[in-house]
Amino acid sequence: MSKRIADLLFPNIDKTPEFYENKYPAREGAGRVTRFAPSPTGFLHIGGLYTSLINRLIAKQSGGAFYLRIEDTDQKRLVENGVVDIITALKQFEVEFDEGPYDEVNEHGAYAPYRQSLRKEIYQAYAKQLVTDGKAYPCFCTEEDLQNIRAEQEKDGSGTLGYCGKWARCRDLTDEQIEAELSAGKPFVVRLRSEGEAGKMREFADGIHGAVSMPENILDIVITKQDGLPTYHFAHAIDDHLMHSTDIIRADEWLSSLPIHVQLFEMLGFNVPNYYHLSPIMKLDGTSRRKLSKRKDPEARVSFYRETGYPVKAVIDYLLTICSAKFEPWRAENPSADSLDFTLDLADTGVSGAMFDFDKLDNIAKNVIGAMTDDEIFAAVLAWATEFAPDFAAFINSDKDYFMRSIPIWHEKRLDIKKWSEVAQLYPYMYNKQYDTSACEMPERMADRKADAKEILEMYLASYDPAADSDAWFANVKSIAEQKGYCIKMGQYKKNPDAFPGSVADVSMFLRVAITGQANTPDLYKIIKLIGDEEAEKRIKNYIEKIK
RNA sequence: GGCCCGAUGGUCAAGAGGUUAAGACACCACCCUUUCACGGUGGUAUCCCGGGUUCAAUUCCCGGUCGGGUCACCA
Repeated sequence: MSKRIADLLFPNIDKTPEFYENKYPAREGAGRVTRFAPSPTGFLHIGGLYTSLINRLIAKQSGGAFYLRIEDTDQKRLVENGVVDIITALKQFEVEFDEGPYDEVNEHGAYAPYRQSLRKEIYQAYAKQLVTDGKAYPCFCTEEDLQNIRAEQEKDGSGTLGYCGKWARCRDLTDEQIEAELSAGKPFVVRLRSEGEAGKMREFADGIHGAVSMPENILDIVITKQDGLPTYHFAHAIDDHLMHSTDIIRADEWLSSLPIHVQLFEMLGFNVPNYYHLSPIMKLDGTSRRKLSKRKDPEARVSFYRETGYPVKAVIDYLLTICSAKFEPWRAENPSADSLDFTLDLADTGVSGAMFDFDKLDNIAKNVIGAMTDDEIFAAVLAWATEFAPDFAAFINSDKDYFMRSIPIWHEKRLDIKKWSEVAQLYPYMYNKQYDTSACEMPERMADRKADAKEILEMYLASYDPAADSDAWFANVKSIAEQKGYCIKMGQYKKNPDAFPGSVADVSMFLRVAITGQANTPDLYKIIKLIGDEEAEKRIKNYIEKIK
């Protein structure tokens, strides 16, 4: 192989690897350099958020750098606005970059460009050098050729599969043959001339799995595709070298290509970075577990959490909880600390792939919301509703004071809400001023006491004192109970329920259902004071009507 | 199928050659209580299977089973 062939293959490439080595010098400082490198193929997956969060954490806690690199070498899969979608989604979850694209065209950072489609000449300069050095060669095999090779290999039964050894037909083409193919205008890919030895095992270091023993790569993998763009493997080696990534933290699915990547780094003369392969987030599907699927599982999309209104902090905390068992105790000791201040040791990361657990997320979310102030909640609910529930937003805006006053009713000393979509849904009697309770049924145990219900509600209306405070109000409820012969001491009632026609709890329940339409609510007195005496009275009257 | 990774309650998991095998979520009971929620107390439930090493194995080793990943000119 020769310089001449290399020139023929890449006639327009005049830069050498040395040029780029000089252009992109090593970074200052000893911090760790990490990156998130997604393909802009649509929405952000929860696993992508997970990975980026961890990368961000590692860079930040070491005083290093974290950058975004767009892997857009597959022209077929590109999606319009794919880059902006990713950046926006990440930003919504507080993942920000030190370097990388801002939007579809602009970017910042000393190692630009950060879009692989813009780095074509860089990859080609290295590919050209590899060809010159005899470490790579052009391959003219068609898809059909490849299929035939595969078919023969399967028949042959030797167990080898793929473009390698004697099957690699273009590996030993002479310069003359190559020139002939080229002048015939045949398209080509460039393949690495693998130096791996068949069957030879080797240990590869992984910061999460430890030493992983795998066979050396013997495949002559494609490094440059027919369209001149690099494959993932090649771009990874070139970019992470030139951008000086120190730690490659990525999804588990890459573990099996580690031999290829290490080989690439070594043949290119690069230092091999530290690798960490993160376990995927799983889903329990019936009795089997599988990876969260974009198509089947709404929770796979990061946008799902915003739409349903989980607080961003809850999602972040949940992801970190999955990531390291040390996070929860840390959070317990530092309840209000920024999640990014957690010091993560990748060695503590689980190796088996956590099942996504909504119960746990909900629990974290409840506590996050519980710790918020009423003002913060007001802002968060309004922001959520404005984007995802315009009717509810209009309601809030129509009477901000009313909504503000309602928050402590369900927030004070309570953990009722896990996500903002539950607010209007859980308390229709507060947030729907035309709410009609008359169709709502009493709990089953009280359903046959219609006469009592009617009478009690009428007694209540007759004795209602708008000026009464909470205690006086409840004293009145008790007195109604007493007049009806209902037990007013719950302890006593529970010991001997058959001795009474009912209890104060039942009286309260008649009122609760008449006023709210529900059997379970926060403090009734507060609700009445929020919706107003008149509204409460109106609902009770309607309810009495219905009882007939 | 080849190669790789993994397996501790329902879920997330700590853990060490000898432990009453942590903790969190969920669940259940009780207390508190006008419902629910909150809070409190207590509870049910786990080391995948078979060999080997050892005085001793859930822990180390080897098999198996099961689950996951990967075998592209996709990333």
